[in-house]
Amino acid sequence: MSKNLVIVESPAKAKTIEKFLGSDYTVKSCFGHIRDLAKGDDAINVKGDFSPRYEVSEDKKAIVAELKKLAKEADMVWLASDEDREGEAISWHLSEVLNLKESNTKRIVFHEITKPAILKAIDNPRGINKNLVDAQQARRVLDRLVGFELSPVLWKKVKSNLSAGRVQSVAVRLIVDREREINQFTYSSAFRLIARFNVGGKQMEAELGKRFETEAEAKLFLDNCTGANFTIKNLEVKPTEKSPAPPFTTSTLQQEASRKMGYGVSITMSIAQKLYENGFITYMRTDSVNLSELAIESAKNYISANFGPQYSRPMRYTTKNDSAQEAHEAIRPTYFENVEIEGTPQEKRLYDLIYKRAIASQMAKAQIEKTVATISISGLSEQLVATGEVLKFDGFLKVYLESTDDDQEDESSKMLPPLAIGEELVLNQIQATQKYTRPSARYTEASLVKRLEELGIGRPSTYAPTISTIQKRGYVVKEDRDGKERSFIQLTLEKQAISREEKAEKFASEKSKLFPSDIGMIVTDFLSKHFESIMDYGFTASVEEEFDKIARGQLVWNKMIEKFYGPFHAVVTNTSENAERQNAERNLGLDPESGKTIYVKVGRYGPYAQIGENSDDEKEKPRYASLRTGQLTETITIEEALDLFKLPRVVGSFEGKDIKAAIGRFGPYLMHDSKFISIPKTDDVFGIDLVRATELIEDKRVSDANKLLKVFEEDAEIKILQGRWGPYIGKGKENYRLPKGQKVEDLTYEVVAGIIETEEKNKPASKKVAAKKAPVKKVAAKRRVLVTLEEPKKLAFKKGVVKKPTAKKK
DNA sequence: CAGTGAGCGAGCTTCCGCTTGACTT
Repeated sequence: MSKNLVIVESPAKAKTIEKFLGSDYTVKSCFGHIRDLAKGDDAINVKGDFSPRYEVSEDKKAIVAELKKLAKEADMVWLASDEDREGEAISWHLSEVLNLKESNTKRIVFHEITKPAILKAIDNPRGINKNLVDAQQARRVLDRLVGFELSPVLWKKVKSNLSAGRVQSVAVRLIVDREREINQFTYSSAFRLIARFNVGGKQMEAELGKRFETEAEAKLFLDNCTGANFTIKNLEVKPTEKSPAPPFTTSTLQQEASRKMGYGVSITMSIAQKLYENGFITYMRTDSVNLSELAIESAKNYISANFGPQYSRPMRYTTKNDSAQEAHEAIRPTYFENVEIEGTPQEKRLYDLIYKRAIASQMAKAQIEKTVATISISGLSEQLVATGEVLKFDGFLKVYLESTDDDQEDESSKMLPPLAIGEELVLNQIQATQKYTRPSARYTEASLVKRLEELGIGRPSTYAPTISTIQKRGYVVKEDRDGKERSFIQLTLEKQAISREEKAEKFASEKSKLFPSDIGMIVTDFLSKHFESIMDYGFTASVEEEFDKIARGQLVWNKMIEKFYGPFHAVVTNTSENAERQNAERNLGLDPESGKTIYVKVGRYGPYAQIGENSDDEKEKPRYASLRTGQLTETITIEEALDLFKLPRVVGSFEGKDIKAAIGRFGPYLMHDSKFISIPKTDDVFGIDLVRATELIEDKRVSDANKLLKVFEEDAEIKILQGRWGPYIGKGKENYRLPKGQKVEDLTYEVVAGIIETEEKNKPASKKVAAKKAPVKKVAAKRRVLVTLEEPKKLAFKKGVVKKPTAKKK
């Protein structure tokens, strides 16, 4: 039995460290926090000193028992959780739960998993920093109080099952505010002038320094250019440099993986987790750009050996963000010698990105020669400017170029042909193109993370979960949206003549962007109205300052909480008792057909439009139609609302049965003979005709036939079908997976029946587990919430629907 | 993959941060 027990947070870390320390040390992982506030509303003594009641989490009981046993046997227990607020608290909880004595407990910290760092840490132990622990307790208690007092107010005043919190509510607000900013944006346009010259057989572009607001001004300018001479008036050569970006943190990795590969933040994190577990990269949840001494040295050696010493530029980066706690290194490859790794294509790509970013960060700046040519126009004071760049030394660009969120066309990286001052240029054409201004871009998951990080809201371990929470609650949807068409004017001066063209362009099309839902807007408005301070973008930053004071011993944690909770709780009580329900009802105007008023509202089943008033008169019942995805009560127009009532419509009759066109949860569809056929994007639900509709029905029949791989005489219900993930068994409405390696051609009825039997046996068994085991139960509970959000009628409405008419008839 | 749109109503929901698995329709 070894004399020393070292406890770290992550099992992968434990494995590595054990190798450094030798046989006298057993290294174990506690898998993060082992205790948390008790589940219910009474975990904090809000009537007294705010003392928290902690419980060992259900899924941690086994590991806690094991650690207890090992701690008892060990001569010395080394608490080696991360050196930040949460890590310090983990050590404190461990010492409490494991009943550790001060005499045989030591607290050690390291910021990097390298042998020298670990050995140095062992040589410099300290005690647990109780002030830092208290700062964590304050953080934890504040978050619980905010979350568990605000959420019930929402249940009462908006809708059941909603949630609010210090982080998520502000994240939603960012998206709501941005959406409104975009909706209120007024487009303006100006004419941009580009001249194209022929210089020794090569084309060169130059732009006018200013833009013209009106077409008339642009036209006048072109008139004046007709027949003019264009001369190089000045040539300026400026050497410039471009520096590499620092190595990845969680947030910058998420941003780059999103921009370069289109990954959502949770995909990125789970791939990175795999890379970490396989020992390919350092820890992936970090806010630090720091690299270990060892890493910098090995990058230097690698770069010198493979690219040449002139490419090496050892560099120590420092984090600018105030909220960073820097418990870990930046994300980097564990060994720079591993240029490539084994793994899935996704793992390889993400590794490549991490590798290149890290190695580039230790490489020389790129040297660029920027040339600016000024071109004068005879008879005019305006000048044209052509810029070009020549890469003199590539430096870090040899391996990595960071991308930006801005997808505007890049004007740089163009080389200019050889030019001389006084040279007269041959004009091909000058084009004046109408360019529109653009509103701020909608957030992607990754750009929202970036903004949250700038505001100091959330932590590397919570960015991805927060983004999925606000989507799960239905506050926000991630979607693609088709752009709209608009026309723009282009004037071209060519061969001394000016032509005018009106062209069309698509704009405002979105891919994987975050849009607020009606409920997201309602909740944001409600919370902003009543809990302004918590919804303030600076709220987290200001409480963080207080937490820092607690950590420095300048403030007592429960005094801080008391000061916050008093006024906060008063507002909660007042709002809960007196505030009006928040809704988003709008009157859109009158229906031209019936003359009745059209409203949009948000009901139990989501946003809907209504024609006519609610009244007791059965004959005068209003008509209802749900809003489509992407439509908001705040912005829907009366025309769009009226369109909603045009569906479902009968397209015509085919094989003696009606074809109906409508829009369902998965988009536009046709219904024929009680079968669904989706209508592709290229067709229009409102306009689709009988010919096209029957064509779609017949296409669907062919693809359904292809989907059927095998049937059995013994049971007509059982079919072998081709699905998205390969062949599977279908029986009635139930689907069953094929065992791994099972070939379709080998499937006999007996084999299939056997598979179904074993699958059926497994199913109720897993449900039993779900009922007993807490962690599984949690998952099951979350799923249920999802269902209620999407299809609430199943839970709530059955009674009402049946009872209401009977009550009325009485 | 429908078209619903109350107010007596049962009882539930919820936070943020640390960590991995288990889980696939």
